Amino acid sequence: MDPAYDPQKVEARWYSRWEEAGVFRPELNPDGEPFCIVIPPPNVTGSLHMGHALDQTLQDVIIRRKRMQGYAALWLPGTDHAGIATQNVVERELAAEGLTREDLGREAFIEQVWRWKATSGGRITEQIRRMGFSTDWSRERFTMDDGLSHAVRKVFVDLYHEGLIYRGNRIINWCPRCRTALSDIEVEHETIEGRLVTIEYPFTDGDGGIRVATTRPETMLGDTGVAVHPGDERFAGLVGRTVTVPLINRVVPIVADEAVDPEFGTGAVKVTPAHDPLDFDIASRQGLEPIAVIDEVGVITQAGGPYAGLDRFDARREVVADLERGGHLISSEPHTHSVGHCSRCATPIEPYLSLQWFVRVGPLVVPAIEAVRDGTIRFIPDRWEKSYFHWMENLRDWTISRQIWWGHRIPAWYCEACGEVIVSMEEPTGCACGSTTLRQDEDVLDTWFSSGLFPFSTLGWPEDTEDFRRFYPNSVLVTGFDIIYFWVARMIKLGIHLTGEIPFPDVVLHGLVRADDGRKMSKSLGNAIDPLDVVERHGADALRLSLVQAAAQGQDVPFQEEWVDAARRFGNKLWNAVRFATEHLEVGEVPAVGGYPEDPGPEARWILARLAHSVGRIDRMLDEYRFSEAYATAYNFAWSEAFDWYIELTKAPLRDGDAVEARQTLGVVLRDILKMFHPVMPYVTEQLWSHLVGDGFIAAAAWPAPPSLDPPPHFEAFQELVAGVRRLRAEHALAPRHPLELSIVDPEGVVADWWPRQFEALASVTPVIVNDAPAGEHAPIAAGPVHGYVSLAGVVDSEAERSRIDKEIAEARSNLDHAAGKLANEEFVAKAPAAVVAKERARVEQLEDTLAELDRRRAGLG
RNA sequence: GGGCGCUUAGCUCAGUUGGCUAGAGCGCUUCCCUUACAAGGAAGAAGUCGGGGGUUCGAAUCCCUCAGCGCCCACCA
Repeated sequence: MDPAYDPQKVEARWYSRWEEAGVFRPELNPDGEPFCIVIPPPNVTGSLHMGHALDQTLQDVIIRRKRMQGYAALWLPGTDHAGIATQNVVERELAAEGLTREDLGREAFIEQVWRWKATSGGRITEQIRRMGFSTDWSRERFTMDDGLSHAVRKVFVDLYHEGLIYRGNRIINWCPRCRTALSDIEVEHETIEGRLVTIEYPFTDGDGGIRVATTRPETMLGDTGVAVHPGDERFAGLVGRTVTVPLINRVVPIVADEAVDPEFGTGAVKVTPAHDPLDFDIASRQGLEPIAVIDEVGVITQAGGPYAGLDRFDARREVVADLERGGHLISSEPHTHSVGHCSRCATPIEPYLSLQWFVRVGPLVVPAIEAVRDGTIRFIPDRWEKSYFHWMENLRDWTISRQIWWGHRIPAWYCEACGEVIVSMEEPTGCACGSTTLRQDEDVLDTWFSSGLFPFSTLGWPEDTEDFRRFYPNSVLVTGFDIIYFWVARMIKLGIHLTGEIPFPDVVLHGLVRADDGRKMSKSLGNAIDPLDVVERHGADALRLSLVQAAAQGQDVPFQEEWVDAARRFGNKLWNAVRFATEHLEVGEVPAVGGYPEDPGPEARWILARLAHSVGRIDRMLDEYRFSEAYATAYNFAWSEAFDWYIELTKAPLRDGDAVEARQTLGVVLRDILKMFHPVMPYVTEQLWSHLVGDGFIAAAAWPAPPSLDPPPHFEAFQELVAGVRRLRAEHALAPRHPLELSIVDPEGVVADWWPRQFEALASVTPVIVNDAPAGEHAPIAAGPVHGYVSLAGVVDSEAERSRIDKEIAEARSNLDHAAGKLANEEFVAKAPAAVVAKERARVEQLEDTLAELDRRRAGLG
């Protein structure tokens, strides 16, 4: 073995071997209980970012452990076609050649996107491999695959026939740059400093007028009414009269509608049915006609009269200027309000009246809420359930049609002759009216429509496949909280409705990775760190461990490269621990499972008891998805107990040649440490497994199951004595091996009988068992029931020793006061649990003992 | 306008049914190149757990309140 751990060298060699051996396939454990995670599919356009690295590391930790526990574990990988995002990327490439997608035409453009996907789309899957993620590539899926496309089409057709998908003319969110409709959640609201403009619309039949307030004065070009609240006395006599909309001189009625808030602005609202959802509702109740004055690219239409051809924001300025010139502008005041922006390109959204397809969500929502409410599905951490409920309860119908080309084309055909709408799986040959002139809907579906089917469409649904039967419902979903509404909620709604079962019982939600400036890591902010760069510097194992350590349940994860560096050093520590072991053990000597000593002596018993305790804790925590706590436990066990103490304890026996038990124990303990770290650090543990065990893959080995043992009594006393001697040397500036004499009073015979030579090995002292405190100057080292005394004759500056003891006395006294105070409190004794009281009593006893000893020594020093 | 999260060592953060003598990594101080590891070892300094109030035998942990920071949702035109 190399003396130093080289992540790059180690990580180059295992992935293809795992893959070739079929380790990542559930068939590895054919008789195991199924366990399945479906990956949140990254965009084909994308490259791996820190958020993926975190998300997928957590999934790999889960799946690798389950695999080791004998489950038929499947982690199904896939990618998402990401309609708008991907189309934008390819369009940008075309633009560089001076071309638009229209220049190519639909078919050629789509071919171009597929070509692009074939060459660039594989990058993300390569990166997933580099990270060591154990996905089953034989089952890889893409949302535009034949199978998944078939599922999408079937769902559309079925929901249409159930009346849950419909087509309608409504106000939707429109991005004038992407030139497509968007759903409500694809709109990001941003608080903007705008202006609230008050305009007076003169009465048609007399003097004066009615004042309306608006933040979007340009929309007045499309006004077809003015509305007031029916109960608003200020306007009581005005309802039914007409006003003339300035600039375009349209005569429109004043109507009364409940939707108007009398408190806002002037209490009267201009009604622009074609460009505002609220106005659209009012208009449909009041019989007002919509007039579209802004077109699909955000330019004023012919209906906008003299403003036709102007961009919407230029038109706003012109309209206000003209209103002012005409004396119609009453005021213009600063006004902060929130404005929707396209989540893909940040262009301000235009509410736009158009014919779109919608999913009627009402009937889907009810069971989806119920499943979470009754605990069939649980969110971890559960605080997200509340916002899930709130969001679901206020959902509006989902706009699913997109006016782009890259995606699942809507399976609807329109008869040119009679206008009949035909929705079907296969392209219809003709219409019932006899015509064969059919035209397919031009639109494609929202990308999230297909991702919403991912937990089952990837397993072969709607066919009744073996995978679907085995792995649906999935076992757990792991994803970021930012995607609950986009994805999680839709999988739940669609999953329950279409399959009759919940898609997964557990939803584990982690936070966002934040950069060291505390902000969300993102390309656009320029603070993103490429995980692959970090992997190059420190290795995938180190990055993975550092992310797991930092990912406290559901909290955001601050990324700091020092953590990765520390994780890499842990890898080095593991490396060298195994290297030490292999200097004493033969390959083949350490079995892949079991092999624990039958009736271990004290050292072995101690570390095995600690091992069993740690594995138990880790299991409990991982079962509860408390990744960072589980691996803090594993890390501390490995480093602070196994390496710092146990390896040191094996050195004397190994050297002295009576090492049967030490060899055996060292082997199984290190083997189990490798196993517990394998889910997080797959590469280095696999490499070290090959050196230590050399039998099969650790990736396919059984999860640790050490026997539960009682720890030997008073091991802590031994540790304290060793530490005490070391401290004494340090504080008196003595060399680490400066000879000292340690006398031990050990009435129960629990320490010194076991480890005389270990004191020599770990503390460089030779202990002498005595019955009473020795005479002469010595330093007391109290350790519970055992007392140690280090002779100070001629070696120690008694002044320094006095101050050391004074310090210890002060500390002991303060602790004693605190504990004694508790016990003096009758209510504490009466009400606290017996175990807590007993613990406190023992503590007081020990402290009194210690203090008496310290006092005696202090007096002895003069 | 609603809802949520955060505030703990110099820095970044852990700390699930209240029992903590409050932890980790990095940084800092002292000593040590001891044949697994100097990417290391040993020892150490360092915190009124944001402020105030309350519940309790006992609060970093539960309740109220104030302050600062951050996030999500929302058709007040």
